[in-house]
Amino acid sequence: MQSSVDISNAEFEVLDVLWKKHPATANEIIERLNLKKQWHDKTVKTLLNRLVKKEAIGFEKEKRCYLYHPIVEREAYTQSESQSLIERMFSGRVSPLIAGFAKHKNLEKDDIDELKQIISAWEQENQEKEND
Amino acid sequence: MQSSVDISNAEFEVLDVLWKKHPATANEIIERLNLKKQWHDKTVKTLLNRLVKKEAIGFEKEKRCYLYHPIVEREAYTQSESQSLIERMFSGRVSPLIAGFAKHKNLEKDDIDELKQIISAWEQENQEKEND
DNA sequence: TACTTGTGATTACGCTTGTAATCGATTTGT
DNA sequence: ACAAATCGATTACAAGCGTAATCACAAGTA
Repeated sequence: MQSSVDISNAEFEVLDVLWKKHPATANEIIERLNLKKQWHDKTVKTLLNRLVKKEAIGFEKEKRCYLYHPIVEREAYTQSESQSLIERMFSGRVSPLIAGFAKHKNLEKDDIDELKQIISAWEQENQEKEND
Repeated sequence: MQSSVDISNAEFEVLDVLWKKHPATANEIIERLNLKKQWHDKTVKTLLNRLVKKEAIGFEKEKRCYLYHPIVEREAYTQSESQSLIERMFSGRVSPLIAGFAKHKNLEKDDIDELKQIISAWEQENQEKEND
């Protein structure tokens, strides 16, 4: 159920810096990306173009440069991606994933605390419905 | 850290039926896959070949047919995939993923129960000196 | 005005993927 | 023994991807 567009890994990186701060010119994006990846600016521009073509991002012309902005929302995208991974590998259940993390010692106290919080929020919301 | 091989989506489906029961001949695999996907048998054989080439699966010759078996383990693979997704989209933390699921009403009571179980197991294993 | 420079657009190219068809060897039916 | 059926191996081929280089045009500069 790929609601949004199909975005490649490299494209995702570009989108990601755009999500963090937008609108942004190609050069800003290139510069910010450069902190993590060493991509040629031509490469980044190709990726921007592809994202525009896929309508994952848009732009307005600011004189000579473009000001890019995301169209696809980060949360929608990450949600759909994680959903699809979890469906494919864990029959749609989240717990096996978490269990795997636990087993491989990739869970820290912070994670546990956050999970607890999510759980109690869920329970509260669930209870509210019943009380209603 | 892509520890194991790079396996494509289609290849994963093939591997998945093999993980469920192995060893298995190409025909068994094709037949079992056919329940979910309508792939041409030639297609499945191509995928089997690619998986062999990638050393994700192996085989022994049983007369005329091959008996395939997984080399990559399911858990190792799913672990590495989910790890990498969570790293890319959630800075390596699992809770935002779960939070997303909660927000989109994709968490059910069963999941919550399982999560609780994982949490208490984790807590037990990581016995903290300050047990309240 | 003519030239250089900076921008996005277009083109490039080898690799992987999805999706098969064909080939060559071997087994099996007659 | 010879033809037919059946395997895995090889080849095919378009689309997407990673990674750029080149093109065409507008804007600033001499």
